[in-house]
Amino acid sequence: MSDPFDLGGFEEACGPAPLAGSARYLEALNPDQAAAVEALDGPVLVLAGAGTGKTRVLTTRLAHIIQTGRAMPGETLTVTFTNKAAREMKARVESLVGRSVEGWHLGTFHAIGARMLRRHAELVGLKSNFTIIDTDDQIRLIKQILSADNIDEKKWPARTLAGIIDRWKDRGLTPDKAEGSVNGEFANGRAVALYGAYQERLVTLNAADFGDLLLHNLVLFAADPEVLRHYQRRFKYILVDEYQDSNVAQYLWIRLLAQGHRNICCVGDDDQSIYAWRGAEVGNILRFETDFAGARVIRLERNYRSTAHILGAASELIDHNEGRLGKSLWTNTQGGDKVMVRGVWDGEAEARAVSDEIERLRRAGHALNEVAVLVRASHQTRAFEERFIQIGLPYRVIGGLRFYERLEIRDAIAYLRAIAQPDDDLAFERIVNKPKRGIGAASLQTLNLLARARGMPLIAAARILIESDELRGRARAGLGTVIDNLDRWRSVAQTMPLPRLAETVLEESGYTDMWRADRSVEAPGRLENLKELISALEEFAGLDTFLEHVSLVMDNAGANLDDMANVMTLHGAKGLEFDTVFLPGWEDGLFPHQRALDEGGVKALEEERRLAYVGLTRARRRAQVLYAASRLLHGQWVSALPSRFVQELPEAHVERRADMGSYEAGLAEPGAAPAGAGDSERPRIGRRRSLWHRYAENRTIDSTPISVETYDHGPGTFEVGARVFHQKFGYGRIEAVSGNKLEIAFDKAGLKKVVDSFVAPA
DNA sequence: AATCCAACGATTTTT
DNA sequence: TCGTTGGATT
Repeated sequence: MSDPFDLGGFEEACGPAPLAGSARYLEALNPDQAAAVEALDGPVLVLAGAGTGKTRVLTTRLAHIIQTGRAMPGETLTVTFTNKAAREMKARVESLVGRSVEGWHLGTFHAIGARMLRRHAELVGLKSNFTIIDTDDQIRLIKQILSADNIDEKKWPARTLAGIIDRWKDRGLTPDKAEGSVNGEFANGRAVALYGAYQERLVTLNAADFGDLLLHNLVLFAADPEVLRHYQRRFKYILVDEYQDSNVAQYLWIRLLAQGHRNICCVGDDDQSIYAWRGAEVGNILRFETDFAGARVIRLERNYRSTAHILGAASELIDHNEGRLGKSLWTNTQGGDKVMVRGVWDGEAEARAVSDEIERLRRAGHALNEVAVLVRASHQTRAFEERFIQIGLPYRVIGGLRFYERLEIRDAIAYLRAIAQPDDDLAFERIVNKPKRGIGAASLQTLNLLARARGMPLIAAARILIESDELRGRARAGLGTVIDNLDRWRSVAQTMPLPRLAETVLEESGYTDMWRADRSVEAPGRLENLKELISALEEFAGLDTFLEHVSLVMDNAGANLDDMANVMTLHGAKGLEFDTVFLPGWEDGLFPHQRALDEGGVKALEEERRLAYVGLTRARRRAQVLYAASRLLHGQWVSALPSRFVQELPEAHVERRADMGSYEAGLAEPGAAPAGAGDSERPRIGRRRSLWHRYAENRTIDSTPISVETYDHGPGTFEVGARVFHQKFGYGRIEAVSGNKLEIAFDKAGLKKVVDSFVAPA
């Protein structure tokens, strides 16, 4: 490699494009969109409301940069969050510029981060062929770390630590910097040390988790400023999609890279920020103008998607949030129905109401593809599935387990990983006793001990172990077979076509036989999936290419074109649109979700409201909000109040309707028996005061605006010893601080744990 | 080493 | 109430 920083030789092919005065693609834009496309110099924030043509602006801008000859494709960097978004953008840019974008720096944060990291891996102690581990591997690794430290996993679950570490990485904190951060509770303050141990272990394994793909970039930029300078020089134009979803690490990464030419364009919508719980920082977008001096902010407010009623309802709802950048969406779309808001008796009635309405639309000639049911929590899909199956309505559930996440697919991939990388211990551990070969916990422990003592990978240690007489009987024979098999497969891996290799491996290992012998209902499906995997392998040039694909592109590209109604979570619906949208379960405690309220306070409530906003703005022509008076929750019937979001919808744009037996019907005739369907089997409601009412009592909550500083990871505003006031518990003194949770000794109510946003300094 | 039962706990999810 | 998970059992 002559140029160690070369990202691939594509630029020579692309000379400056002819400056055709007729930039036809610009004519298709409205004035704001055109401004966003043409403001090429300096930092630009495009605040793009729902349905205002965000992707069009981003893709046109990229095309414009190339067509005007301002930069060559290799001098631009375009990042998205999902592979789907990246694919879509690639397709649209290709159609705009009329040539392939192959080799451009257009992809997800993770894919581009991984690519850069592979080039400079040695700077962070990795080899360039490092393995990217998934969440499964991550948890197993953390379990090992915990047990090595004799930490009780019952008390301190690996998942929790994984979450803590992920959040640290999201914030760009390496173990040495995480020190000052508050997470003292976990394993009695050992979280940071465990994080350090985990990172060390990853390096030994020559592996990186998803967070590392960016974090390591930050580390290596600091370690070798020359590398950073190289990229800063290279990227003349940087474009970022869905900026409101970026976390601190991504923000730092982008900002560092943009410091060269300062031509950065971020597109996003603070009102659609719904991923704070996984590390996204709305603050990044709120703070853009101060972060990037001289930034220009362009608002896209003309909505091309929804009717005025839908837009009016959504706008009014989101207006209840504080600390927004603020946009006022408008549309020229005429007509349309008001948003229907409907109270029903219970979940079953809700599913029935929705399915009746869908059938009515279908009879009127509407396509089912244009109908979506958007739920808050995935378990809500069940009631709809049951109802749709019952009446024979074709539907699909979007989300759920994806192809590469299935157990059998992961096992198969683990086999391939163990072949491609002899030091991939995690993959080896996964397959060593699958199918059963008599290698149990005891044998594995011996193996691990030896590997650790000699500082070698498990496979190498296994070779030694077989020669010794430490293992006996089935375990020894089984281990021998695995090693022999792996050696043999590895020797043919380079020459054999990928599908044949996979087939051979799965047959010879006995893995397919294992499922053939399995009498459970899932087994045939799993065999099907394995076949599908083998045929999918045709597309890949080699094992390494394939493995990189699996670890970074874990989605199902295959679109199902059949006409079916869509059922998915609100989160899953972001970026999509449908003619008709149903929004069930708008009840306090379910949506906004009780847990969000309990753990996140006002901030979380506002995120829930943004989720509601996202839901409503998915609809083009029709939207229907539903809420039930009673829900079966964890096997118990509880009565439910309509969500506060229901009340926040403006009368001018909604039409309210309460079925018999719904919450309002109960209000009208106290004690009157609802005359709805199934009178005889009406569920009995246990305690009148359900769990969900807890929050309802707390209507007057402190609504501190989201401050720009809130995500600086300095110590919080609350310190031990401070006097505070809480709406419900009165005055008290802070005893302990852990993240946003405070332990407060209240004068009247005693010692309680509460979330900081419910508390004000006294 | 594989199978069985009790205890737990139960948003949102991409890479 | 139900599904998962980890410990105890054989």
